[in-house]
Amino acid sequence: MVEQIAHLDAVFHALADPTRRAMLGQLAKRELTVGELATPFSMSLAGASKHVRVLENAGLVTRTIRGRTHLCRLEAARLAEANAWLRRYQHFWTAKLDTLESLLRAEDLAKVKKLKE
Amino acid sequence: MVEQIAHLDAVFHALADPTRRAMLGQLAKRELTVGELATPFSMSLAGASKHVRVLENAGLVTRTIRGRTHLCRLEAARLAEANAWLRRYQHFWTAKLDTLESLLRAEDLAKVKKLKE
DNA sequence: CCTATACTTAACTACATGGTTGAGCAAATC
DNA sequence: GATTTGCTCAACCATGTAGTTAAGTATAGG
Repeated sequence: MVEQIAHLDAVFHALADPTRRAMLGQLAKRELTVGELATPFSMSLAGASKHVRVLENAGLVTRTIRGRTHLCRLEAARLAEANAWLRRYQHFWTAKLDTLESLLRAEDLAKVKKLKE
Repeated sequence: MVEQIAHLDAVFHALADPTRRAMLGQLAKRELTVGELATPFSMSLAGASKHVRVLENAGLVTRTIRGRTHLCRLEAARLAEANAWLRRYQHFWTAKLDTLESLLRAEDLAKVKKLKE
């Protein structure tokens, strides 16, 4: 629980770079090697490799070494943590979603509860 | 649209620091002056002031100067942008929320659409 | 076996960040 | 009017970040 605080530091820092966000966008479609992740960017392979490392250290990506290629896969658990943090502020930016929530509560409280846990 | 990319850089970077996240947590309860924001932390006022500045530059906080005090208010629009970005990955970390969505769609698509816009 | 491929690591540069102290300034207060 | 208060700004330091190139390692393929 307390560890999540440190997680959030690393996760938000990893997300603060457009190259890394783009990499995650690619990984959302399919698993990719470090080389494949690097190609879209005008950057050395070593540079891209460092970005992958940051994503990995943040727990956003896991790596499977197969032969000489490193296959990267999106790991969404930490994104969920970040989202959970943001959710605490959700009512600040939209009364509409509050309405949606209350609508849900009104319709079937038990069903929603089951979905949440 | 494209500007939001730069927004995200600043917003995620601002959120990557635990002091700043804590400040936002305080501002979620009530508006606070820079001094009030600074007191919980073992840090000089100038240091805290720099954190406030980062939050302000990211658009997460607005400042109202009244006399010699600077009142800070949480500005959630940019948090919403960050949340919107994370939402694109939501189905990766929970099939349960997907179910919630489809449940909504099944129940009243038109109503939900209205709520979203 | 030799070479090309897919990476990582190390060393380096340039700049940003998080913190400090000290000075400055404008508004409250005495 | 003098002083305290609330804050910013500037200068500085240590560390971190994003990028580079060059070298090293290990696998795949001729």
